[in-house]
Amino acid sequence: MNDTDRIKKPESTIPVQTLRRIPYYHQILSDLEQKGERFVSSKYLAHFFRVDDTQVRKDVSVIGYKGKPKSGYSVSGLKQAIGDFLGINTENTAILIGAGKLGSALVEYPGLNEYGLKTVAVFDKDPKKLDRKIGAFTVQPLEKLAEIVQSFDVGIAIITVPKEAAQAICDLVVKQNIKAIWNFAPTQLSAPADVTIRNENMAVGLALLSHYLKKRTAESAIFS
Amino acid sequence: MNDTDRIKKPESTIPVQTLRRIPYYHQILSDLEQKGERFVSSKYLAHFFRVDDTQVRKDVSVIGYKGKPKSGYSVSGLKQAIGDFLGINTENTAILIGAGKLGSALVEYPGLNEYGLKTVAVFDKDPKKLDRKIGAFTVQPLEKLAEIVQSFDVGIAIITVPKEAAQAICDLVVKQNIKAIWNFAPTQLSAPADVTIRNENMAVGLALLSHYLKKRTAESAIFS
DNA sequence: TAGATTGTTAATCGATTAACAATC
DNA sequence: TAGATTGTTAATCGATTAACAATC
Repeated sequence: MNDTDRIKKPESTIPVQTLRRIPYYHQILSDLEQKGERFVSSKYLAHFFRVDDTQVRKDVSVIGYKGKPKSGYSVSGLKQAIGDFLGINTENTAILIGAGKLGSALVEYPGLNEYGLKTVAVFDKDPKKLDRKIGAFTVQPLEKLAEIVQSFDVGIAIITVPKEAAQAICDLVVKQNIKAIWNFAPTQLSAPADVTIRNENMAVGLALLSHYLKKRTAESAIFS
Repeated sequence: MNDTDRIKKPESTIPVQTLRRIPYYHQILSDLEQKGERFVSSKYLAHFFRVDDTQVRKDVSVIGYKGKPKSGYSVSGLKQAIGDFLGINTENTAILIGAGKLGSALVEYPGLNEYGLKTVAVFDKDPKKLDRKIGAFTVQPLEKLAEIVQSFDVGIAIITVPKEAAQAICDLVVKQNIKAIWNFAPTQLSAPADVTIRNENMAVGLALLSHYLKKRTAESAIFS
């Protein structure tokens, strides 16, 4: 191996398609656990994604978990391993900005604490919404943001403001040194490269569904 | 070409990665249109996805749109072409089942009509929620479902019930001959192969974000 | 033990990028 | 015209499947 080769090699990256599937495995395993299943085969897991079972075994090996020949994977063991891998077994502290309908729904969405998310405060810039109650939270003004981010060591900002306001909120949040943004506003946000943005654009899902509906071909739509 | 070759060939399928990007193009083009931009280059569009501009030109050719050398693509023209391709320029009729927080937020989410979705009714099985108002809709009992699906020729069912109830609702909807399901319950639904299911599982987004946060590597996270 | 299922290397398939001609 | 940008074919890269040995 020469120098050029060494430089090119990145630190064993995880295939992006694998990373997309992993959260779904977790969900399927939760369902199985609830049903009382103890073991699951790669073949069973594969059918949800319409891929070969070999692919599932590759994905599992990326996570660093080992199955048992003949019996398969331990449901609880693999679920735990994926949780560790994704970092959802440890708590992530979040704030939510935008106390509208969607923001309220999210704050009370029960799934989120299951995935290690702990919301610590809700903000809105509209003075009329201040002091209102959203779930267990009192809506706070944006001026309080810096203080709260620091005292709670907030890692994730959830943006549920209208799209016109989203970029300004994003900038504000980045200034507070938050490195993960969960964006529900239907617009593309700009942020420095070290900030991770997850766009949860509902219109995208609808568009894909509409396309499949138009074509009336179901295949591959389940995991798109 | 022999018979075996002919049989293998499918009817010019659209690359799945292209299909994933197309709705985002539409969103970016909307933003540009609002800013008054008339033309856009493949290079500009490419940077959002961190792919080569060649890829964007390939995607556009799949849609069947033509750009102009030197000036690029017409923002409004390409947006229109994508809208036609996705089927969002024509109206899709939907019902929503599950009149909880998330259901209410969705019904009033302004982006949805922009994408051609027309909700015609809201259902819930909880008698306490009946006759309540959700946006412009009165919550109706599930018994009315069949009647309304038929009279409005409903194409899409939006499921926002708790995950325990989701499969039963899915079955009910499939029985009404609805071929597209937009599922917000955090569970994997089973349906015949000709039914398209789009899972909008928020926990998946959170899991991915959590993983990136753990690693503090931002690359590739914007479009994941 | 025999059979089922995992784990891994090699082969194939599909998606992305490189190269370059066409054109406004 | 010269330069920028599209459109398309060929080369590369990455993801999936095939083949098969290991093991419970």
